[in-house]
Amino acid sequence: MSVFSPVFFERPVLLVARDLLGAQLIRIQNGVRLSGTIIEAEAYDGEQDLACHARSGHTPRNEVMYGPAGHAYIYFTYGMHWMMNVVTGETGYPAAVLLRGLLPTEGLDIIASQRKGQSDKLWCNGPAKLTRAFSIDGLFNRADLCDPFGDLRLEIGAKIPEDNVEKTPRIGIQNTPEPWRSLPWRFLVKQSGIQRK
DNA sequence: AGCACGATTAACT
DNA sequence: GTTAATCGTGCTC
Repeated sequence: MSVFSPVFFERPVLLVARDLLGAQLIRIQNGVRLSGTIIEAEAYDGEQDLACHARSGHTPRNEVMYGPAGHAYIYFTYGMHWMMNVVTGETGYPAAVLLRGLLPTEGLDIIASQRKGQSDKLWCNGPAKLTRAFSIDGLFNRADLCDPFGDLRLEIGAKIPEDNVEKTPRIGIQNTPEPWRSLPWRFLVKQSGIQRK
């Protein structure tokens, strides 16, 4: 498969989040190719979105969100977890897609070893689980996900028809005020065979 | 300088 | 259902 053009990511974050369903996340780890199909993603849209890390303006942590689309925004939270996002929209406008769920397709033995003791259904069904399974951390912050030779990149995958896309409010933002807390900005592939929780 | 909390997970009652 | 783990970030004093 081939990587996306940056133009794909320069569109509004809601469109990119929906269209990333079915795409492939690729991680080359010690020369081994790991991959998975994106089956869950959330949109975070600008400084006015009070659930978005850009809600308090430009800071050192969220700086990459203001940069060019198609790059990785990876941050550390809860003292132990890494989360991976894809920067979208025009340069200067802070928006990103949080990757929340994958269906692993290549490198299953390596993924299993990095998710020790867990059933295959639980390998990548959470934002911090998939970064652990794919060995993704802050070193990949700012990585160009459109680089066909990058060790972390996105590749075009199956198109998911509209009737197979589920939309719900975003997860883990219970302290965010309305209307943002309830906006249906979480996108999932129905019948992916992966349990949600 | 201090503090509350976080786009979570796994283990435990 | 509840809670510990564990620390960077942003806000208040």
